[in-house]
Amino acid sequence: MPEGHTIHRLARRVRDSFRGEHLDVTSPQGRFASGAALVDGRVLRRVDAHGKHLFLGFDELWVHVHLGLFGTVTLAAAPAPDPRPTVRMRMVGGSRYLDLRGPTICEVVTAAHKATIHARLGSDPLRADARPDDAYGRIRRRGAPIGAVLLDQSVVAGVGNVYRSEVLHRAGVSPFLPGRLLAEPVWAGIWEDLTALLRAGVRSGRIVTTAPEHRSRRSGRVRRDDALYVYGRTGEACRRCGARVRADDLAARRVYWCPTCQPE
DNA sequence: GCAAAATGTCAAG
DNA sequence: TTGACCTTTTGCA
Repeated sequence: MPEGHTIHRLARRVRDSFRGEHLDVTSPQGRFASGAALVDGRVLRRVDAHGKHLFLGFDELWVHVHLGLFGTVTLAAAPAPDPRPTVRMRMVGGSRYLDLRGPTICEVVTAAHKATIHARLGSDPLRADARPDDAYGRIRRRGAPIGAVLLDQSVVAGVGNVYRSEVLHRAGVSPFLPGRLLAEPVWAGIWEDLTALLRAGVRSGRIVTTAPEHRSRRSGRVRRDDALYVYGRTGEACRRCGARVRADDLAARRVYWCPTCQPE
């Protein structure tokens, strides 16, 4: 279940598994049959990720994937088992296979089309070309609350519903603070924190935002119910101050926050 | 057996 | 702001 860290981690795994190989590409489900035929048998040359978008480069053609809310990828050792009927795309290389199920987007695009996708995406903290000052400009010009702007992929690419609540809690900033009132040094801190959290997510494959002193057990593998400060914890005690965690709708999603640590 | 929810996004009204 | 779409898992009859 994907925010930006999932996609960048996936990009790395796909690169390690398949780059330079001829791939057999099919669509057991059928909905990607014509796209699969365009790249079937070609060599995977490059893999690119921007926010929650993944691009697999076969010379001049790219397979563009967006997992949406439900998409999943299985990437494992060959031989591949009989595919489930919902497998939109299967790629098989020399030693590994990949199954993609439930994506919002799976399509073949040209390099020019790929460029237009990048153009409408904002700065991705996991990319070398990230521009935190550009993101800040957009935040300041926007009347919307910071908790809504953080989910806008044309401002910051890769942040999803978990990271938005968690990073704002860590910064002590209310999700309802209007973007134009967010001070520059505060934004700089949020950006830096977001970058570190996303990188940790790429490394571990999960979202962990709590400091050791805010967990029930301070060493060993972080337990699932210890990993987050506020996300999904409505009515439970804030890990930092003990106040009850609140949930509200913001930008059509639930946002979780602590009224004491993040005063309005 | 079915409804609801889940780390997402877009288009219609 | 709402509904539609993609799929799996969980919880309740």
